[in-house]
Amino acid sequence: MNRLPWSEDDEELCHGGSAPPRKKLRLTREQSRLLEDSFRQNHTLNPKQKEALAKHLMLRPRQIEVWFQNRRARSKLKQTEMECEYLKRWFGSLTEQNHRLHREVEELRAMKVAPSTVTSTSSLTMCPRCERVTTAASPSMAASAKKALPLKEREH
DNA sequence: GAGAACTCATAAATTACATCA
DNA sequence: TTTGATGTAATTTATGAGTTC
Repeated sequence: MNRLPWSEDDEELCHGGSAPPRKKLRLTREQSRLLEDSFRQNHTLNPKQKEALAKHLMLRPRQIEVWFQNRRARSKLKQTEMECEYLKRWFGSLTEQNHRLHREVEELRAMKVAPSTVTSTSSLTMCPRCERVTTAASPSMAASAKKALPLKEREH
């Protein structure tokens, strides 16, 4: 299978001399697959599990431990990247929404300046919860705002 | 009970090697 | 063949929790 060319005992023998060059093991596909399976079940191992896995994969327990440490780090990094992407998209949609609202404010101001063009009251609706008056002409905005917010913040 | 000293486990940061385009 | 980029195994360092005295 796939073991380091020297054992821990070898390293002890080397004391006094120069340390052996750090050799890097490449895990086989099968070893990686089993480690991934194990990681999916549990992100940490107890000593017994570690020992068993090491025996099964013909690796040292320390190598299993290191693999799990690195795997947790990779997993966390990926999670952070995903969250970052999500926040970027959210920020983008909020910016877009903000622009639309600014435009609408400008339109409403323009209407105020020219009262003859004011929307008839029948086209205005009032939100029963926040008691704000909105035009019925902009339901899409409400929908897009809803889309942009995460679930727990959609509560109006 | 409070706290210093120690051990152990884990995360985070870094290094170094293998592989590939 | 060389080289730079990339992935990742391995090492080092920092930190927190638990235990003992």
